[in-house]
Amino acid sequence: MDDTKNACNSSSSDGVLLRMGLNDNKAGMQGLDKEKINKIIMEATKGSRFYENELKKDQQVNQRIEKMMQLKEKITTQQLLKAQLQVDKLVVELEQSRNLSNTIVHIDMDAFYAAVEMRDKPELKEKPIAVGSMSMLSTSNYHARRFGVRAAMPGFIAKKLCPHLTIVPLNFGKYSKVSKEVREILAEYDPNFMPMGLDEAYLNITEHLEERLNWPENRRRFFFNTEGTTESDKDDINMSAKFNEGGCSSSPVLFEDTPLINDDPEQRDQLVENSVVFGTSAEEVVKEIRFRIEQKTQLTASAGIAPNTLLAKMCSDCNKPNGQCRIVPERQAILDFLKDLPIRKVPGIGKVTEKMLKALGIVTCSELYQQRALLSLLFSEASWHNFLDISLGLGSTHLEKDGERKSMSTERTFSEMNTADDQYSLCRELCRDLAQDLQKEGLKGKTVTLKLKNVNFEVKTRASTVLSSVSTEEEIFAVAKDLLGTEIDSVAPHPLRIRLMGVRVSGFLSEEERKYQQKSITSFLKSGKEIGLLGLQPGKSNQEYFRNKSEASTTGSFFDKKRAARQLNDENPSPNKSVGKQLFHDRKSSANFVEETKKVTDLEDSSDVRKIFTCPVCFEEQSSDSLEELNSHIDVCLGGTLVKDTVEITKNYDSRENTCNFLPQLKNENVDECQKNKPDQLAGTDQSASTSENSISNSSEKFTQIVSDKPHRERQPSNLSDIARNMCMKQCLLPERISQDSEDHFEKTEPTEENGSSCFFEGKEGSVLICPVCNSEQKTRSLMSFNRHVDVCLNKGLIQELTEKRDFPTKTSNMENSNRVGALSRGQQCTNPSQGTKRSGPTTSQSASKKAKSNNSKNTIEMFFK
DNA sequence: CGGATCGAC
DNA sequence: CTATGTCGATCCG
Repeated sequence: MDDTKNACNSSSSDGVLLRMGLNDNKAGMQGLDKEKINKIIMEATKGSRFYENELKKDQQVNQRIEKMMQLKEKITTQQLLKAQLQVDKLVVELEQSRNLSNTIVHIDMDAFYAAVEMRDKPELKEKPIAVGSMSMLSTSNYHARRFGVRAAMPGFIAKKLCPHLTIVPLNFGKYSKVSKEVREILAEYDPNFMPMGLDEAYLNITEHLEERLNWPENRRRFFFNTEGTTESDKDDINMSAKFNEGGCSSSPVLFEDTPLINDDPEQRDQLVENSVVFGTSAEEVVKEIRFRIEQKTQLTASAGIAPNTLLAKMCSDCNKPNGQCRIVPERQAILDFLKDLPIRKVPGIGKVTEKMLKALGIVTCSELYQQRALLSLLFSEASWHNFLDISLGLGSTHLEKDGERKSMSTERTFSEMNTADDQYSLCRELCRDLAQDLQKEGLKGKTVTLKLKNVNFEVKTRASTVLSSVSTEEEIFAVAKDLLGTEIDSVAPHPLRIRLMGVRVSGFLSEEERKYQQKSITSFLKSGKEIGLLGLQPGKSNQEYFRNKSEASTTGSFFDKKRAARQLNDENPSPNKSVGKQLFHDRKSSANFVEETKKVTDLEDSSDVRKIFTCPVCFEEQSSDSLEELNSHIDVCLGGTLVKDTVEITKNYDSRENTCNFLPQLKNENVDECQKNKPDQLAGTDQSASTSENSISNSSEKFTQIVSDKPHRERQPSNLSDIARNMCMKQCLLPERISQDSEDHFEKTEPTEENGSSCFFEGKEGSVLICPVCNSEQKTRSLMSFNRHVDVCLNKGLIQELTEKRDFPTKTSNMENSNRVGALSRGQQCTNPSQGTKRSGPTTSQSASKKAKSNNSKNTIEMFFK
């Protein structure tokens, strides 16, 4: 396996269009061959703004590849060998954790939308059709695919490929109805099945299989849907399209509940004749499912059966359409399946990743495995772990319910829009729609993101996070319009020419937080009543309270003036000017401050009778007796010097992360968290921290040593894995405790997660702050950037003192972790989560690698894919 | 945190 | 003429 021979250079320029046309064009029938398809597409595309943008994106990918190749050139044989050891250690762990005991099924409706349309309009049968519009197609039927007409292709191009193409508009209502019918069937086999969109689902039928063993035959008997069925239907249960006459609507004939006790032999024969009995194997179950789907909906489905979701999904592709495929639960069967499988077929590996891997000479999954050591050096941990899982055929073996939603958005494409008036009103409209959707799910989020696509197809997103959650049209728009204003300003005096706008809200409170907040608010109100501060009437809701309060403070608070100004602005958005240039304070209303402040103090101690407010500007505790007092204090703060007070904030230095977070001097739990660590670290008594630091610095030292030690590269040995293993056993190289070092490599990322970044202080953005370390004025776009600046300062100056005393290492700059090539997602929820998350826990990683060290060094890995 | 990118349906 | 909409994940600065 002489790897380096594939010097597949990443020549550019190709590929832009390859993604569109392409693919298997079986001979026979009309249709176009690949070449013609690509030619037509190219002609339709060339010169368009869209195309220009595609070229640009392609160049970016090529640059990424170039960077990666440069990185690769610098890798020495020794590094590679070391990586091989570490990766193979992980491979052993992964192999040991392989779980083949589940039976996962992936069901995939064939050309779903198109199939539904064809079912409902028989005149479309035998014709090439696509579902969507002239500007975008969602899917096409198999007939159309022969012409290169595919999903995600604009209709007008499809028409050029296939002039007879019928384009049917989307009809989502219908598809969801059909989808629901299908899901009803699926639920019988796995009540916890996981739908992925309207036309796909995963099932875990492990339990069903067990129960089914005891089922009488009649419980596995199913009937053909119609009176008009013929003999041949029985023989071929996969046969489709034979039931089109017989009232599609009349629901399926499922007699499983009606016991087949019928003394009339003639009738019984009749029944038996029109029925099929399915066996008890996984294949039979899936045939049964597909049979029932077809009987019920007249639509066909394909399916994959395998021990995990990744494999099930991939093998459902094998016998499309209207077929199924199983990977039996044996390791070798899995490896056989993967051997020649192109990586592009793997969910989670898309166009870009495919291209990057191809540049490394990797096209199939077995090659992905062979290059595992190299990949671990070139890609991020998440990425190469994912690659490793893929090449071993590991995936999640149970179906997790998807967690809570993380964001909600709406976006629209339109013909060029270039006046600010239009843009603002569209923005408002989007906010209105979004607010409605949010309301339906009762969600509020703290981050609003505006998305814009200009007429050259360049996409930009601009986000802003506010202190308290937003959900109404006005609240969202208040944020979004500022973002939009900034963008309009940024191109002024030219108009902003856009073809798409979108608004997204994210940063929802988690369920726990929601409860917590609720509790703290109510307890605050209670305590507020106790001190007779609020004069609340018993029945009043929180909302009313806030509204009243903000109205009450209208008496002249700085915020309210600004808000009034803003509202004026809203009514009459000024085209290119000034909208985006409002004062930074403008984002948050005073009501927000009050609410937020309250929350913080309440978290700390809700039983405290005396309320302590923390001024969001100076972070000083204001033990005030009234909100008015607080508000006027805030006004003073805002009018006066921001900076002097800023110095009062407490510093917290986290030695492990080399980060320094500034905290307001309030007693919320975050502070407590941070301060817990502080004394130890400063006193240098935290053993674990300092030892882990040392080992990291050691390993990075070693690393540089190795780098400088061998500048040239040479042909790689034929079997890295073996050589690396030998070296390990003989200890002939890298004598300094190879295994331990490699453990460090695995572990060093672990401890960082914990107590990191929860301690950022929140406050106004966009101000000028004085760095307490270097004393220079820092004009900051965000608090984060200010924090970052202080980090740097501390690293350079202050901390050095500490370092001398305590032998603090400074930044651990380690190429192994910095320059990696960007990553892949590990697919959607479903692809691999369990395997991925579980295994890298600190304990498992540690103990497993110890195990590996003691007894596994020789019986490690036999060659895969031989 | 914010922005860009990737990938899936 | 005419190249989607919605979501989650990851990476980098």
